[in-house]
Amino acid sequence: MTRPSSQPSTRERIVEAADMLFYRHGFEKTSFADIADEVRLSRGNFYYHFKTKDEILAAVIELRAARTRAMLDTWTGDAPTPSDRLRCFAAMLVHNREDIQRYGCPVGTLCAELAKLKHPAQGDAGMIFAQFRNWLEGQFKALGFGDEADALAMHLLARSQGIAALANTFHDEAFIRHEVELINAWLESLHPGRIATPGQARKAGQPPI
Amino acid sequence: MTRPSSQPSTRERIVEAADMLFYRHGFEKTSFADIADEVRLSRGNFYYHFKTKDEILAAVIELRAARTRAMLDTWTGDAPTPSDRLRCFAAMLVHNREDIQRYGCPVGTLCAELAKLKHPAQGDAGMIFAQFRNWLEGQFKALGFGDEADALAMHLLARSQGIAALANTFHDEAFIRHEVELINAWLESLHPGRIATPGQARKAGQPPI
DNA sequence: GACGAAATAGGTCAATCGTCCTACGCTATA
DNA sequence: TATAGCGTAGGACGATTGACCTATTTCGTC
Repeated sequence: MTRPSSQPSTRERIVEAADMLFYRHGFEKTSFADIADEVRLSRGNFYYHFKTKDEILAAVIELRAARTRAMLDTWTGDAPTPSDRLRCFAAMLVHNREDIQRYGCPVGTLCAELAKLKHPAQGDAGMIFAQFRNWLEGQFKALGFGDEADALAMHLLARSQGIAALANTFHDEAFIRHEVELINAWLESLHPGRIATPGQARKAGQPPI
Repeated sequence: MTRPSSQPSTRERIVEAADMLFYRHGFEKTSFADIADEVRLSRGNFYYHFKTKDEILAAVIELRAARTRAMLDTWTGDAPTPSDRLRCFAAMLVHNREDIQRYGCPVGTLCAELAKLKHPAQGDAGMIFAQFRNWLEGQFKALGFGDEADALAMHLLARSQGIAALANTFHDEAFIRHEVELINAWLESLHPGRIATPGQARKAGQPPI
């Protein structure tokens, strides 16, 4: 905020390390000492930067939200058409395949953990999902899907989550690639209006969504 | 094992309570004291039944595996056709919608947590997924999908996982119902052989998988 | 060089964790 | 009744946790 320097501040380094450790080992499993060791800082010094662990979590969520925002903006800027942008979203699974196989989806696993902990920051973490959801909805709306845009966004989001979950369990890279191809094929087969008449569409052998 | 009685043994009660608490609060968050309170047993007495927490986890995984086996057998027995059986699988999401919204998928969330903990029982928990995977593959094989049966099984499994994950985050029951309808429509649109020619199939507007 | 704020180090605190031990009560069999 | 053994109760242990305090050092500004 008040630091235009190129060197990251201690606070930023803490949040960075916490972000990484929360992702790799989970929020609960990660202790102050773990982060301190990572940043090479004394444990006690944390109290100066963050009063509680929840404050660190809030900062991490904010960091992830900001990065998500930046990533979505990049996709919006770089990809010319909504279809291309949706493919960017799917390609993310292939691009991050290594980490996904090892640690799952950063957003999904965090939300799942916070839900079990009944953690107050549950909703904040869910907002990151909402960012994707809204952005995807925007792309589907741009493609001509009106009221169905949000359902399509949720469908795509859910498929990406399922892929991440199983890729994490089975450590199967080929599975990721195959499912992403299926998503791309599904996106290609999508056309506004067709879904409006599901009965007829299905009889004609069209995609069910 | 050596207890044909109708009354559940203390050990069974412990595993039962641990299963519930692991599901609702997670493995790591659940302490010996939590389980003891649930079973109304003294903390120290656990050492008699289970030497370590990992032993309880192993017992819980075995319990879930047995119940999964029983559920799959029931579906196999009750549903006359492979299509009906696959619909049983999808209907499970609607049937368990309350718990799924609150705590997510029991298998998926456990596997995700154990993966982050790098827990040795990771593979054992993954075997429960494998049970579903193999059973689903069997149904698709029975429908005439040869080499593609496993990919179809993984696809369906992934979709169910994604649905559970998002339903948990957004607490959206309508979303579950809608996605299950999509799965049923997708199953209905499936026909062996069509997938063999994806290019043509897609041009013809057929389902991408 | 002096001074005050920012930043860091080292350590304490109560609480809780998983683990482990010993003593007590119950029940069945001799 | 005496004995053996299973099951239970209660507590102690060492380690670790998040939280917190107080010196000390570093650094920008005058």
